[in-house]
Amino acid sequence: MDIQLKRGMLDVCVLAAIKDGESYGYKIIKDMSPYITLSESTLYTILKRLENAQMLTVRSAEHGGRLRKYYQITDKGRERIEEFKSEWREVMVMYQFVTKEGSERE
Amino acid sequence: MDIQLKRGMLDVCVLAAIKDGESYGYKIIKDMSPYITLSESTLYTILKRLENAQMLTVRSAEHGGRLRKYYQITDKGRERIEEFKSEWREVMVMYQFVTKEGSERE
DNA sequence: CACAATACTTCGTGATATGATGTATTACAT
DNA sequence: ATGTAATACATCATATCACGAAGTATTGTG
Repeated sequence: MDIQLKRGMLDVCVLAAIKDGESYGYKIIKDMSPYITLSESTLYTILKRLENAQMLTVRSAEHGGRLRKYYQITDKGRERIEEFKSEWREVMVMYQFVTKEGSERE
Repeated sequence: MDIQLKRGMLDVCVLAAIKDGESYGYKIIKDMSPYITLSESTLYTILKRLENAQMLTVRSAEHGGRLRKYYQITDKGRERIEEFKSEWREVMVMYQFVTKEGSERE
């Protein structure tokens, strides 16, 4: 799908992917893949951005000899999801503007 | 609203604004303003982009001593709107991913 | 005469999705 | 044992794009 259309949704999708319990990069991609495809480079960029914005916290833990980074959503991250839901109303206004039939000539 | 969320919709909104008859820059902004706010610089950038993509054509005409550029949608532009509508299904999948309640723990 | 409204243009900036590429380990098939 | 896929994370360069700022020029209007 169109890259531009995904923008603004990806961050929130990642937050949504960890909102029911901590997860790690690779698993997030797998969990999301039936719904949203995003590359690894994109995901780790987003995770870094969300960390800087304090919407999630990270802890490193050993797992099977390998080091994994587990991400937990913060209150600020949950607020972001709620904010997104309000903004969605405006998105729908735009969508309706596009799809509405021009019944009469202006 | 969040800039990123608008991306991918603005182009189609502009196409939608001229789909029922030709219009010009200033009028497009006024027509859209109740639904979508976008600055002049953004609009003219978009119009140029859509022209390059052959989704609209332009004709210059004098109007009250001033030169106006009138934009008409092309078949390709209408196709773009239809394409957007199909892509919207994927957008809704993303939206539902964000808003769905985590009823059970994974 | 000053100022708002109309109408279009150009430039620089910041945000950001992605491919390419790299590192390192584990699991599995040949 | 050897190669290959899967797991897991990171960095860099690139292209796209919305926007503010600033500019040009004309037509009303107080």
